[in-house]
Amino acid sequence: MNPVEKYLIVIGGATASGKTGLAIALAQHFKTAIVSADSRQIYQELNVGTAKPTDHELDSAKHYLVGHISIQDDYNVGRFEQEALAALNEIFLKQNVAILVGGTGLYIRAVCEGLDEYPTIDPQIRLDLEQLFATEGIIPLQNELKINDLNYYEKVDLNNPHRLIRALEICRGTGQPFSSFQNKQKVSRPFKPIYILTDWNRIILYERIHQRVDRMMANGLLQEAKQFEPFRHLNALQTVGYQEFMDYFDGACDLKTAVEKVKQHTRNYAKRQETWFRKEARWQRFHPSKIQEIIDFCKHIGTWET
RNA sequence: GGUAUCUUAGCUCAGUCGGUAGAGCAAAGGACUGAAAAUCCUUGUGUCCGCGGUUCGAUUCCGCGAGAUACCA
Repeated sequence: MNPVEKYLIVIGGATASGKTGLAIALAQHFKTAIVSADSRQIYQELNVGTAKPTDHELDSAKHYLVGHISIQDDYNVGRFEQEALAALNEIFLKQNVAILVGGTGLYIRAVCEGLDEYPTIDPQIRLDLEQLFATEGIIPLQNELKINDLNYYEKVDLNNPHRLIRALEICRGTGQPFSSFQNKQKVSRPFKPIYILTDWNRIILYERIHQRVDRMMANGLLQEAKQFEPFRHLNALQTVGYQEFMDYFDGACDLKTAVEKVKQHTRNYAKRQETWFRKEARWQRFHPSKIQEIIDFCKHIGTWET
């Protein structure tokens, strides 16, 4: 007898598009658990500004990878991939279907398709590269990459310091070209993904964003941001909804301007998310209120027993 | 009411010694395999406030009108 097929319902979509509520509704219907794929809701200390699920929502369905990391910890996609797969293994021990929900396209891709494997690199190497970039600019990074990985040099955004530093830390740390680690064998996953995208008209989505930011302010976003002023340089705080208030605390702008900036940057972020999901043809678009349609669609694709 | 200055891209403004114009921001589109709510790339025709005048030619000079700001009454 064949092992029962496992399915992963993947819910993607822009920020403020109703993913959380949809995920909980589906989790309750299928009596299963949720794994979050959100690069900011992983942080324990960040609440209001990341629209983290409320305690009530967290009680409504079992959640994995929400608030399990401190803003002081180092975190990255590789670690997320491992943790998410471990969580899914645990869920699939008892269930035939699980839910992955989040707006971080890269994280979703890591779980469903896997990333190439790279060796662990001494963190000092990245610090050195950041120092080099800070003092001498991007040209030395470009030159070093040209010498060590011409292949990647020819296709990477040469003005993008993050990309160059990542590639160079691999080159320096391993003595081999960054691109030599890429495009290894496709991984196989012990589940089939069902891709659901929360779909909104852009104008309406922007309006929802504005309302949600106003609600965040009413719920104490300013006070939350104030707490993190000493930690403003941490990666976890390079987040829409926090950085904008640092200017306000510095006296560089008034509060109204800071809130407008939060709205604007959230819109920009939503647009980038849409760009990411748009190019992936596999997503089935639904209005998130059409729960029954979505359930029917999942059941049509999957043939599991609940 | 008087005087002065201003009126150019969605916004803030630059500029054309008269040959129909350009930055920043916004916006839109895109890239993105360990920082990803990050990071990076591309895209600017707009009655140059309106109407007349001078001129081969006016957004640019002149006159009138409208609006804005400041000061004086």
